[in-house]
Amino acid sequence: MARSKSGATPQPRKSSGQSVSLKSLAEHLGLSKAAVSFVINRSPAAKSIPHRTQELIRQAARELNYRPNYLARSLRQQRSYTIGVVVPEISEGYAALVMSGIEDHLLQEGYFYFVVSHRHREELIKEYPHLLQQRAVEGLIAVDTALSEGANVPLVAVSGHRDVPGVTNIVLDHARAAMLAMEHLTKLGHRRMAFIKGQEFSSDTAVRWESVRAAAAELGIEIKERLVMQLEGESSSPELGYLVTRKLLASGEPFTALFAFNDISAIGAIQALREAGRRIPEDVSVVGFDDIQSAAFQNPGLTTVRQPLRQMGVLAAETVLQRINAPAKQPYPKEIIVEPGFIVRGSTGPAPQSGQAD
Amino acid sequence: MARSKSGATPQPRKSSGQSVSLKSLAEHLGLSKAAVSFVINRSPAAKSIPHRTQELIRQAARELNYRPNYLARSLRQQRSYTIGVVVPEISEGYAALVMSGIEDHLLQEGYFYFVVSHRHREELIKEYPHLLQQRAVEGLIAVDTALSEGANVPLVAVSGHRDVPGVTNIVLDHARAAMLAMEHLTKLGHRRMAFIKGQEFSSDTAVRWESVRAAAAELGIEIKERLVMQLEGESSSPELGYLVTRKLLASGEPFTALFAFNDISAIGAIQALREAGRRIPEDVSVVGFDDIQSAAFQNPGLTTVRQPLRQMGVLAAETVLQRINAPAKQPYPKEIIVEPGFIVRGSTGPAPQSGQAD
DNA sequence: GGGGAATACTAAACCGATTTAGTTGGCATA
DNA sequence: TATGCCAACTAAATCGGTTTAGTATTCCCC
Repeated sequence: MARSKSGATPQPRKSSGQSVSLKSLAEHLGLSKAAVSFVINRSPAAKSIPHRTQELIRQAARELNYRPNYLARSLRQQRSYTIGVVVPEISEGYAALVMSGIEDHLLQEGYFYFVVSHRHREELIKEYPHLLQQRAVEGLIAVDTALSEGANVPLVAVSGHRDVPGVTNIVLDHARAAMLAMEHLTKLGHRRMAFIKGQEFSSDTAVRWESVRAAAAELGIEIKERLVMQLEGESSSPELGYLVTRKLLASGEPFTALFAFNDISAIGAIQALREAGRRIPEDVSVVGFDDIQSAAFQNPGLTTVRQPLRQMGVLAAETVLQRINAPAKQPYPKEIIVEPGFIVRGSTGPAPQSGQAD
Repeated sequence: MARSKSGATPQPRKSSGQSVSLKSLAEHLGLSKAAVSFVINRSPAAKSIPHRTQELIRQAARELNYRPNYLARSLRQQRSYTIGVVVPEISEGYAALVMSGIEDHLLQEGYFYFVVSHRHREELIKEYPHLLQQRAVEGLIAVDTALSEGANVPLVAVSGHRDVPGVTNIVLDHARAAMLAMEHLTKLGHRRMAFIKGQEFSSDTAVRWESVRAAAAELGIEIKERLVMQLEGESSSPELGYLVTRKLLASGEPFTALFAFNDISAIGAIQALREAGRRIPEDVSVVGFDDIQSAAFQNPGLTTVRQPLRQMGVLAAETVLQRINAPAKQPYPKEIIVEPGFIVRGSTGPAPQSGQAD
């Protein structure tokens, strides 16, 4: 890294050195701050101000490029028009998609948001909500994060379910998600299925696994303990899925299909399977979970349970704003369930004729 | 989507209904707001206050869980400890990685940040910097975005180069980046290379293409016009690379290597090549650019020019904070150049013996 | 011509901190 | 005894808006 050129400090904007304040605008107009404020904000008090004057005020505001200072406004109104968003890691496909939905809706509604990522560090998970509230956020959205305490502001959790009072949980219909995947594999003739469970810390791990077991039971599929693996480690690279799949292969237990906890681990699993000489999907079918962007980018494309992540983000934003703008004692939804989709791509196919798999 | 349960409104926190203000804390202690403020902020004025009293103040603050209101503080100090970050799209691997670096450094230094994404819409690119400044950000970071105007606050652009006064540009050493890729391919015996240029709107397109041409000239590689394609469309899916590669194949012009504008288009290109029966890397070697997460997740892994995106984010954050905290008339760096890396994975290999290609 | 209402505003309080400019009381020194 | 100085604070201004509570003027109607 090197510096090549350097320049002078930025010059002040066209109009003047400082930006225009309400006071200076009012003085310029020969009116009081109050009158100007009424008109600018179209407050009901402005109705006694003649249209002519209103026009003058608005025009001057436009010409001087007056922009009210949000800090001052927020302080007085006790409204910051700001939301706090807590995610495990920004650069992960999962959180990024949810955030994209959140941002879309919030900005549309005139809100801004702070993002913080905790990378699964307990002390940050505990501290960040406080810091955000100190920054006067009006609501919190936690993505894939199990917050330990409630908050003094409306809190919406996306896949973070824990029964904390004051929280609205946005959760996937896991039973249906598991059923979609298992049915797909079953119809393709698979019976010997391997599974990769999520890490202990992931808020989805337990409920998703329960749903898988229920679906398997209903479909009459037996789950062999030796074909059940669990991700370990905090990173979000396919490496984790790769390692765990190597163990799976080493066990020698035959299987023709693998249902991974998420797309990332499925991608790692595919790598391990290929290295072991298994073709996808001819020898082993692989199903992921989430449908992050990279899932479609795989060769072959990854068959996966689709969480409507972007939509969940929008829903979270909508819900948190609704709760903020609802009368204080109004009841709020404790749970909002969204439906999964199932995206069939090239990583699954008919089960091989028996005798092929291991 | 369905609501299943609902609950009562969140209860106030343990200690009391409202959060503690400086005033109430001072009253509780029988002291003035000023005294308490001095001690809490360890301001120089606190030196005349005896240690005993300081202890009492700090203890009370802890017990009542006093947290100063940032809005009030910011308004008075004219410092918001907030940065604005402008990106094209949050859920893209490129921006996400840069943001991850930005976030890391900013939070470490006690700053928060607002993120806005413009999705290449001109009016948003123009308006968002104003909105952010209205929110009193102390600095701006623009990622892969060519802002049309300067700002009244320090502005750092990551890969957004345009010579606007007041801007520090963080740019890749494109000459070296192109040379790394071209040398790699040349050493593997490739001579007939195809290229995918970036979209017109992308701030990197022009300079990167110039660098490729320069590198080709230096290495004695001839660039055939019919083997040069350009991405079109605003989406950031591999689809764009896929379509353009189909055109490339349709042209009938033989080639053994493809250097794509970025990893996303390289992934799409691989898909198109495979569909046309070309094996990667046996028939065609493919090189991407950026090294986003999905690049490593491909099968085979994508050989690519690595932009140190996370580090560029950290650098951007460092630079913007330095500029904020530097004396006003201090000169600032206009350009900071970072060095690319080159990551060899499975998508490149020796050029096939002549007669194979096409 | 006096009362009431509407019109067109303004003065001042307020939000919750920080910060400047004092004030008070005690002690030492001239 | 007055003078200055230090320690230990406090009162009030300030940041830039919003909002409440008025005020002055005009008009209308009886």
